[in-house]
Amino acid sequence: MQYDFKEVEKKWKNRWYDENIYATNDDAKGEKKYVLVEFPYPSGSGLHVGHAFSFTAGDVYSRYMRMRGYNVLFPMGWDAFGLPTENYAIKTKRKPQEVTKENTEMFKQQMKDLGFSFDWDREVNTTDPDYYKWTQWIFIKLFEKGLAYKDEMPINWCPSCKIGLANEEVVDGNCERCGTPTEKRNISQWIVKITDYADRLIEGLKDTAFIDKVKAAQINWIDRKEWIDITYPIDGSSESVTVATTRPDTNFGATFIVLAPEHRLVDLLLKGDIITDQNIDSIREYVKKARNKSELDRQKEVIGREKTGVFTGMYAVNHLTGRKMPIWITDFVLSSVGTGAVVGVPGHDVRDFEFAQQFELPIVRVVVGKDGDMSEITKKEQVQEEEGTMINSGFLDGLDIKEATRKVMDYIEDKGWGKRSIRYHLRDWIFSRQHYWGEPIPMIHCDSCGWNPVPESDLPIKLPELDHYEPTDTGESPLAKVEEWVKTVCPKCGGVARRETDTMPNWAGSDWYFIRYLDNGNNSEIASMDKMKAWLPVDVYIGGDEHNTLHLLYSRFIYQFLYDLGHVPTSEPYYQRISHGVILGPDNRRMSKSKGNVIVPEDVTVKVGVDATRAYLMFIGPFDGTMAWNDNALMGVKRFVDRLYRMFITKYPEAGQDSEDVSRILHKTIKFATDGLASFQNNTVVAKWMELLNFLEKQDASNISKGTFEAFTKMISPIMPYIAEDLWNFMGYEFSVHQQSWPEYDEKWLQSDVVEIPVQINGKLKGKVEVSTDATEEDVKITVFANDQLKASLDGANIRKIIYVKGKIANIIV
RNA sequence: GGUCGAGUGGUGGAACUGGCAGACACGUGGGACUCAAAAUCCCAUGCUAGCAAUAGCGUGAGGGUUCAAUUCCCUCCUCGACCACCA
Repeated sequence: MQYDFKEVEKKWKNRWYDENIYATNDDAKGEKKYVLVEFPYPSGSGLHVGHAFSFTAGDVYSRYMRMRGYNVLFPMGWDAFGLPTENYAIKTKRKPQEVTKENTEMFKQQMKDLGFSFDWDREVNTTDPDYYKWTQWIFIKLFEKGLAYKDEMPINWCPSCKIGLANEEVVDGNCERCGTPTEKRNISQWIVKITDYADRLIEGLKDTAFIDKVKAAQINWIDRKEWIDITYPIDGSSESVTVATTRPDTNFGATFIVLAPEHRLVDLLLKGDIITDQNIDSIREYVKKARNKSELDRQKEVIGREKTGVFTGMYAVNHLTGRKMPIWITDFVLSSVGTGAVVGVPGHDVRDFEFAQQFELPIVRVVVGKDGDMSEITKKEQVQEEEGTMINSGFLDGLDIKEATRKVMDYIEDKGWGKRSIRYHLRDWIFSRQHYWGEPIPMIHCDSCGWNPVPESDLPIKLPELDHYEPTDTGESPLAKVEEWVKTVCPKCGGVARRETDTMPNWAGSDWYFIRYLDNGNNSEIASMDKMKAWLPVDVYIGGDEHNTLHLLYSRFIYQFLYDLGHVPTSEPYYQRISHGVILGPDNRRMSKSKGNVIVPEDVTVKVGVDATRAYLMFIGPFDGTMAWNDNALMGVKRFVDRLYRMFITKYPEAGQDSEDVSRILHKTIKFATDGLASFQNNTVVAKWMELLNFLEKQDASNISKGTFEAFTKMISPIMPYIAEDLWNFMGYEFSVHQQSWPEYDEKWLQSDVVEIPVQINGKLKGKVEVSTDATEEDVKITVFANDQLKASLDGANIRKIIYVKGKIANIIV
């Protein structure tokens, strides 16, 4: 009898949801387990195989944990604001609200088809006004605590489309839509001060069990360093220049200073407030060209690119050496890093070296590496960050670089030439987007009172439904055109005022969604404290590496902020973070429509069934690996499902008593699955089930008990929910296998009285002997000599030593 | 350039805490069933030599520690992911 997956899937799918067997009760007994998978952006192209992969893993883990007696929360929702929907709506002249509704319904159906055991009663949608009311509320709290401010910041600007672009819309410095190189434009934007939490975000990692690479990614992204800002007088002027450096130990090797084109001194120079004997026009021309380059352009092909620059005619005096250092302007210095001015140490920095060579500036060596090599400096060997010894550096000579850094910092501060400061690579968070399809920023501007938040009682500030969503040619949000929406009254003085027309970035709604699952209908709080105390923190958070720095960091920041205000119960939102891998196309390249190598989950399930698809996804490789899709291997898993079904149908009716061999392999497999499913090693768990099936297929039905069939069915149910349910029903048990408890293994079947151990002679495998589990070395020796083959190998040899590792191996040294 | 990770058969990948390398699957070869094909089932399958028993070699390269190394240490090579003129 052939396994008809279509019939079986149809039979059980609706019953699971009709009877709502996956709903989570807050008060159910059992320890809580909050399992979270990153909620998707519901695009028009439907569920991607990557979604299917990571959601299946979360589903398997949740189902397994439920069977283990945990009260599991496994929710799902929609991160539905965003540009693709907006662009699609513009193109098709439809409402984003409508498109979103369609897409989420499609996603939901596809998820149900794949058998995911989400508790749909807790569904959230970031575009739902009842949801974004609280996203807006969080913003107001940030503003009230001084963590949101308005400032002019450069944005990416497409001169052809005449719109502002998000960073995500700029691909290799070009506009994603039309391919035109982007420019920068200064626009007043809301900024959120995430840097105030930089240290907390590093500290808090100690209270989590994130995998090491995630912790490392966050720490490196924040990148806390001690700098020193040194102020140099400018020769023959009352002006001075302040540089920022983390390596003042190399200051004796400083031979020039370079300024970012946006630097304050450059402006003074161009205005004529500083007089120079250099050609001011050539300076003006260089600065203009450099400033017009986009940020992305300036960061492209960084190392080895020809350095450009222009001399200002000014000199700064190095306190330590008295050397007059020429001040240059160059585009490789970024105004947003440090003070926008760098002291050039060409002996020990690759970029400074390239610059010095380009413009024939002196190169002085002040550090030797551990090999003591003093040959001519090349790019390769000139950076010593870990260890090195100072030379040509006066009072620092002979010191290690770390020690020298400390000493010279103290010295410079004592002399009043400079001051230490802590700086981060992490920047404040640009929170404004000049687009329609996002949460309106709930702020009101009044000419006399400035910026004030919308009163909480007025939340949510709903997105007005428009006929046109096109971004405007002024770089303003399309909302700016909706006069009747923009015009409002000042919450402070009651006078005429205008709403903020920018919307929030995508991250805003996804920062805190896991909180809303706990209490998605709550109208007076983000969620009730009781419910949060019952469920938080999230126990396991499954997501992609691309979110390790942005989403995960923003989310932790917002949560820590809410904790400080007493709105959430724990200091960290997520306990464990697991990275899922990537599934490549059959051609071993990343899936993309243009390459035509996209695998659509729906096509696969139609061909082989949901269970085979899920089992294949779990079998394809290690959970965090990069794996290529393989249709042949998929068919292998389908064969496994078919064989499993056939074995049950033919053998179960004749079931008898377990033979010892059957008991042994069954309990070993249960133990393996018990450990494997708990640690996301699903690929090896599926392999063990295959072994078990291969073994049972060869057994007479009378040697297999009904209990074994039952345990096998329960065991596979997390990965293969449909066939498990059907076999459960076939065996005459009551609905549903998914409400059964996990099978127990019996220790006694894991050990045996006798064990076959390999025998090595001088470390080389020569044979095997069977000994009792608690055999002594002497017993083993006797057994070995009773074995003809081994006896022959040892013939005439002088035994020097026998190493016997109990139950593992014997090694005879001759 | 930085950070993290990975190199194992023809392929994807197993191997607990140093203890039989290659589980499981794919692919390939052979066979059964069939008029034939598909499907299914059975056998073989790391490489080299040999009819065979067997022997030698084998986890990116080289060295080391150990009775024993895919696993630990040192040097080097290659690949991947993320980040990047961050001073």
